[in-house]
Amino acid sequence: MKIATWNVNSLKVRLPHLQDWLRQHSPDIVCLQETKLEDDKFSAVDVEACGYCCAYSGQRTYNGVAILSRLPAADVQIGIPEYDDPQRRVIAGTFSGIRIVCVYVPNGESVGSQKYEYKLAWLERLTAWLAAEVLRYPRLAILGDFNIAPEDRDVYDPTTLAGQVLFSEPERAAFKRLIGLGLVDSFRLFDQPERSFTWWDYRMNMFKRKLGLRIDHILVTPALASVCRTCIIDREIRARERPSDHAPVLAELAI
DNA sequence: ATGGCGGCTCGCAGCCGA
Repeated sequence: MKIATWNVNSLKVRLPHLQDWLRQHSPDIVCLQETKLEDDKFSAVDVEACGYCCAYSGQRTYNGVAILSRLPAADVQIGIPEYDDPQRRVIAGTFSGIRIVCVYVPNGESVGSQKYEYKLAWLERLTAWLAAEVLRYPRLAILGDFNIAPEDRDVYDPTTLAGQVLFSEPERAAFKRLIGLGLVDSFRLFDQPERSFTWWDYRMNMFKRKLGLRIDHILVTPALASVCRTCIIDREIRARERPSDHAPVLAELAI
């Protein structure tokens, strides 16, 4: 089973890229973020034409998440239970007995801003909810744009970026608490090239200069980690014309 | 020190992303 996550930064604009990518990789599950589409505008027909079912929770302009899958989802959950968040950032479903949680963590704007406080509060709610979910679903994967680079090797320059949003201590501590639930960063199960990133700023030619951050992740429970065979970042689609600023992350489970 | 790109909007400039 191949599972993937990709922040498409507008599904409307990126639909051709997505269709190509689905045909190229034939993943079983794809978690999308920043679809930026209200539910009645979701391109369900185009996705179904590629052979995928979809579950989605969107809004216009900002945010929006979706799960595409070969088989239909069971027990779809939208949002974090008992957390009244108007922003569409979470969708979950069960596929062949595997619980898939798709997240778009708030970006946090800058350290100390209101959006930063919202990000930290949001992460606390996510972690509290997932603490129960990992017990309920031994085979669970959480995929998405976490907007956090966990370690020095996940950023192009840990000195310059120290204390900055996406890499600040409180954000990294929040990520560690999430990992502390017993989750495994599937990317680090394997040897990886140095300077492996998933996001590059559109500005300043950051992609061509290979200056990015690894902020999109696939975290899995130990039961799934033990059957995880590969985890890679697909930079190829980021190099195309009119790309998303994020690259997809793809993991293969021997299931 | 600032903004730099790209996507969005009852657009034509300003917000937001990360």
